Amino acid sequence: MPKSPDQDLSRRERQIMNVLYRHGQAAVTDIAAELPDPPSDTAIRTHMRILEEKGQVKRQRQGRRHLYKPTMARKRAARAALNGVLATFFDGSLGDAVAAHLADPRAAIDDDELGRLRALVRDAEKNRK
Amino acid sequence: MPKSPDQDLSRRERQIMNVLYRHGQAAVTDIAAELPDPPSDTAIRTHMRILEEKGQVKRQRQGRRHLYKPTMARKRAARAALNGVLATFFDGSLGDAVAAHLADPRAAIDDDELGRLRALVRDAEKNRK
DNA sequence: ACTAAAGCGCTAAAAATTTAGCGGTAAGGA
DNA sequence: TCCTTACCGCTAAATTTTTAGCGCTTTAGT
Repeated sequence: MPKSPDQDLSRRERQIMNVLYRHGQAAVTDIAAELPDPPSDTAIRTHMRILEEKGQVKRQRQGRRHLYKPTMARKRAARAALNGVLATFFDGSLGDAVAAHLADPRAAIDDDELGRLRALVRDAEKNRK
Repeated sequence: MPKSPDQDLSRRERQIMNVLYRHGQAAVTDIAAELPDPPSDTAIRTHMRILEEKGQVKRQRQGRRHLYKPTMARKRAARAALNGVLATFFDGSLGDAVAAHLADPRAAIDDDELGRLRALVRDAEKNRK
């Protein structure tokens, strides 16, 4: 069980990885467009090289440019990130997190989403027995 | 609506804030015990001073030492953190996140937790109508 | 009252992060 | 073909982060 690689990334590196996880993959220009206070493309390229050395991203030529994508599968990174937030802010409890989210008016949960949650819980209970 | 202050923190600073959110409050020694590759207490004190200048923490004397706690309420920080993870890894969908968590064998959801989830969904549906 | 131990802030050095300049290469249009 | 444009990596400078040394203050025990 590998530790959360989160700890090994600097602030900018994490920002970049988040862009990659949101988009699946991206070129340097795309990344620049998503970063807060975006630095020069050249600067980002340096980060990409380092992230590649760290084994965090892999690159692929597409035409005359390079597309980058995370090495770790999104699902796995997602579970790690979620577990981290749960541990830090919700005492490890999914229920606490769901409660907080449902109670947040800005979350704007619609009926479909709610129905889906109910189905998820039902199925989980079924599999339990 | 203030931006996620997350972006303004360095790696160590975030590690420290996470300890404070997990514990509610902590002294320098407590923090050191929780950090990966802990530096000297002195080094941590420097971080605390900077975090205080940034308005991230407030301090309070207790006996002969200082206790630090986050300025932003845990609930609010929690919502921001959760929303961030949802946006980056779950397309903003709470359902996706819950599904992933329930499907993770390592999550070890027990019957109580599941029952609680069901109650949460039911109440949310009730309030909806 | 005296001493030892624990905790503190100031200060500055060391290390890592972050940034961009420069020159080169390949592609596409005139 | 020639020129312009878009991208790239190498390299090194600027800035931020991270760390700890040092001397002072307070507390608690003897």
